[in-house]
Amino acid sequence: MGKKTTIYDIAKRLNTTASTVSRALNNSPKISKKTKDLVLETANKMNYQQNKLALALKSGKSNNVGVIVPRIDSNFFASIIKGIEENLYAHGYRVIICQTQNNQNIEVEIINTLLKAQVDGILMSISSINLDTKNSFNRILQKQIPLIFFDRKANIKDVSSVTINDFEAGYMATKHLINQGCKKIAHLSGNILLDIFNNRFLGYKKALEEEGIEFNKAYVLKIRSTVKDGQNAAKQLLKLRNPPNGIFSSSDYAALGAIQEIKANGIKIPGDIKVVGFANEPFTKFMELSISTIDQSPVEMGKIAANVFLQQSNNSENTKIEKNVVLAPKLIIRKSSLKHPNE
Amino acid sequence: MGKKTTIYDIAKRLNTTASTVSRALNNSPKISKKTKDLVLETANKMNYQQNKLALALKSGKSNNVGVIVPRIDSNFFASIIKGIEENLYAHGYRVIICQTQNNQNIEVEIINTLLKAQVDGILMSISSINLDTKNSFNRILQKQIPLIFFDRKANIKDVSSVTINDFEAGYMATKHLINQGCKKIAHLSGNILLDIFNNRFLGYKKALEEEGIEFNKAYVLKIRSTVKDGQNAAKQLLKLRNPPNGIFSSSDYAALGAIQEIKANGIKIPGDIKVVGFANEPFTKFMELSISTIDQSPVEMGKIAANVFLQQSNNSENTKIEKNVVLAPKLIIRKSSLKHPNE
DNA sequence: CTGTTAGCGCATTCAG
DNA sequence: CTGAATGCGCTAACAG
Repeated sequence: MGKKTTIYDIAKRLNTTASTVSRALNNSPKISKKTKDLVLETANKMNYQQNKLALALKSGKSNNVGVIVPRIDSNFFASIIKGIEENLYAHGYRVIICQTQNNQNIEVEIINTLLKAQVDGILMSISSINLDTKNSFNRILQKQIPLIFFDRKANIKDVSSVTINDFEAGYMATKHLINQGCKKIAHLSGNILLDIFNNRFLGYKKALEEEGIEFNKAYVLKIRSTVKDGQNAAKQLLKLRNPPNGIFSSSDYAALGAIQEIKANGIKIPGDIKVVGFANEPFTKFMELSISTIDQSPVEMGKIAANVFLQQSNNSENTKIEKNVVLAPKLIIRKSSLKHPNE
Repeated sequence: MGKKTTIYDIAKRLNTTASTVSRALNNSPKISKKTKDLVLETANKMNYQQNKLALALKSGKSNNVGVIVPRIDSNFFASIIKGIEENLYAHGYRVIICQTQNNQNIEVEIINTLLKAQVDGILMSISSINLDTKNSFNRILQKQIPLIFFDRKANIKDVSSVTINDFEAGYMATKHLINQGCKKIAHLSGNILLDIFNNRFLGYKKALEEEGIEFNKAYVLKIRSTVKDGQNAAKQLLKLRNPPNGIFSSSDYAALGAIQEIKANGIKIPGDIKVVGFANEPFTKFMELSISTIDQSPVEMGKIAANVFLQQSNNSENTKIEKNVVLAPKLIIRKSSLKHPNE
């Protein structure tokens, strides 16, 4: 009952051998229809289920891929995972999810664990970039295991990635604010060591330049992507002698915090200050004062990342094909940044 | 380079045998410190990493558990998974995530796949309940693999579960609406075949009874948990000769849809109609008109489900300990259901 | 078409 | 304390 039936058990019952059973089960051409049917029937009767572990050990292919994200309980990452999972599931792969909680030690540890588990590939959004993590990446590559970055990438030769054009996104968002009449635009940024935040910042800067608006260092704050940090940032900005009339936040959560703080001070949005967030988290759409934001097509991003992985694993020895897919960001204009017709 | 180093490779280099290497690596007591250190050192030098697949095949323990949910991109399920993942990761388990998309065929197929992958346990929130799925559950139990339900459970002997008291939740929500002055309370329900929805409905009914409010069948609508369905439901309710002045929705998304529709009709919330949702999705808190809801402590639910699994897998043969943890729901009162002081 | 043998990588029993 | 042999469940090469 508790014991699992193996192909040997089936063979014994049929007075034949494991190979024959294996062949029958695997639809081998060199087997008679008669024995095949017989095997299939008794296998079914005995409730046989193939042990994929044995197969994995034999073939060197586990059919598992590891997916590493900072956290899973944000719509952005959950949606990416959804895209990856749905695409790879259809191709016979299972997805092992791991969270780093933005902790680099955990990140390194997770990579080791996945490697030991013999995953066939690793898809990840990096949390940190330093010597330890780079070593881990090299370890993956040495083992010839496909490594694909999505969203938060490290710049490593021969490693493919799927990202959005964050520079463009920052540029679009800022340009939009300018078009809505803002001249004094603040930027809530993140960990500048990560490309995504740096590129958004550079896009922001470029838009200012183009419009001949002088860059003001006091308008750029590096914060975490939380409501709390957004509130504090707004507090700080409002204290300035010359507070901004537009805010481009690299995070929807921070944008929300800023909006709350600003309104608590009796300042009107979008009347006095216009705000654009980032990521198109569901709440930005649902709010009374809906929040303008940048959509990153996370589900599609996940699907593409999965596709890149599939391509690479089929390329056998030729893993050295670096493919960098860059998706176009979409500016979603909502109430928080909209100029009043009379303005 | 691409070839992985095994304990045999290490043994060869050291002119010893795999057993010795294995013992050294596993910190066996019967080995001299000298050889142990030597092995450890060269293992390190050769970049050795244990192949967990071989270990799993040998030991019959994969250290993987399967987690099955309808979908991953809802904060509720993502948070449960977060709780499970964090708890089990610390105990050496990896988590394989699967989505059923509320499709029973996929659900059955996923269970088979996980069984073949030799998972050490399955934690799931069921999507459907019928003969096929029941068969699958039995297959799991026959193999002596711990099965734990969370949130959406099936009533099966010997199977543990972690849920919230949905009856109590429905009761609390409805009672609250009554306390806020509502006498005509509608209920947006879901698939009544699932206990969670049925229990919420029963709690709703009980609260009405207790207050001597007559049950009105026209006030109960069975819909899906989407914004769209919530809008349609509200449309239908508003058309009634005697429309409700309170709505208890079994879904935050449906509650949101209803609120949008009601407001679009110029009807005031909470003035004319008060609304309570379910699940405490992030947006309910962030909205201008924040939505009252029921919190289900999803992260804790996931952690507890993981704990129940751990207990069961340690109980060796004694898997027959059914444990049904029922968490207390928390009513979160926000603006959408609040009586005005003058009311 | 079917049976025999070997090996994937590891831990473990039994000898020594 | 260390070495040799065995098996976890499966497939594939080889032999018949």
